Amino acid sequence: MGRPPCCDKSNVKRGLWTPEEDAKILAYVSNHGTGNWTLVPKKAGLNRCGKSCRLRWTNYLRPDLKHDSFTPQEEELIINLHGAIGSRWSLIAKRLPGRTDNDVKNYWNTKLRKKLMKMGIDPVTHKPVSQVLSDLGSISGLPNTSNQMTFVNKDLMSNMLPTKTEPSGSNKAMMEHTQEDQVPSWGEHQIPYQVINSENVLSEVASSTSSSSSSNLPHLGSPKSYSCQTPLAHVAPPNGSSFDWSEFLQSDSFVWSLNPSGITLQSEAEQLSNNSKSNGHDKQSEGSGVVACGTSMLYQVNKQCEGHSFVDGILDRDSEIRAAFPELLDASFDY
DNA sequence: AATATCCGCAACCGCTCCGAC
DNA sequence: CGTCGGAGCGGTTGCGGATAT
Repeated sequence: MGRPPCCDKSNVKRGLWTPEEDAKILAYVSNHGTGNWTLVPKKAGLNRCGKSCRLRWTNYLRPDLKHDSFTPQEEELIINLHGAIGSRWSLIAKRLPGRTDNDVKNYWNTKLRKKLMKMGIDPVTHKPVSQVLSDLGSISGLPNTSNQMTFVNKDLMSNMLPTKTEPSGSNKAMMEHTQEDQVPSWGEHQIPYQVINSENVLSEVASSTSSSSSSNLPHLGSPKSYSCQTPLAHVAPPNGSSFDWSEFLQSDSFVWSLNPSGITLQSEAEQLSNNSKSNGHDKQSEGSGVVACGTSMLYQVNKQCEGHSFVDGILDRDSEIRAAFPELLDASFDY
């Protein structure tokens, strides 16, 4: 049989930690280190679950943690990483010394997500809202139209819906646009985006990663996932078959690209290769793990490039889409 | 001044993976 | 082989302070 329960959950204290409890944890860890957390409450004289002690230590008491506000550099890095790998907060936090996954997650949910939405960028896909809407329209031929609603994430939907504080006419129009019987047809102006099967791309990443577990992959089958176009980036393994997310993210060897299918990570070698052959032709999928791009316009947004941030790249692209298809993407979205 | 609402953050919940039993 | 705990993770909740009405 298995082990006995670690604690009696009905008899342990829950809720906010007191300074006295914090002091006991700190004293215990300084003397014994972080070993078996189930023993910590008993040895430290705390009426808490070991798991709760571990969380308190890792998220708050660890001496290497920063408790000041996020810097603009950290903010940009979070946005970039979230665009590439989604809500893998622990991986993102590893790129931010002194920050925990909980810190990053809270900062994203309370600040960055809203900031992106105000800028007209869908915080899940990291695409301009206008492009997400065009994607929504371009799949209007799907048999089950009710499924189309799953393509619009809840943030975007809530942003579209008229609210008490933002009863704008455009919001109302956008909401009407999402009604299933009003999904527009783009006709001859179908934006030439090539839909990439995210499951295939990410499966390639997974299959090339011997150490990765399934928990490191996006939950594509979950209700909040997108069933066709990926909410995540289309990721190309930088160096062939051997690839590890953690090592990759902790290196500075990747370059961000924004293309009309989303955000792409490319190795510098691939970027150079693509630049050498970028003569206005589409980039189709070239071998395993290489990301397809269905247009001649490829935006290379180097994260170290001065004066042209990741967000600027998205906004530039949005402006071009609006300029190219004014009748489709004007402010009213009136079909 | 009182109440309602918003917001940020700490903590909890529930899940998965892995290894111990 | 099945059950369970430890550890880690992402999602969600609830509290308390700030702000608006």
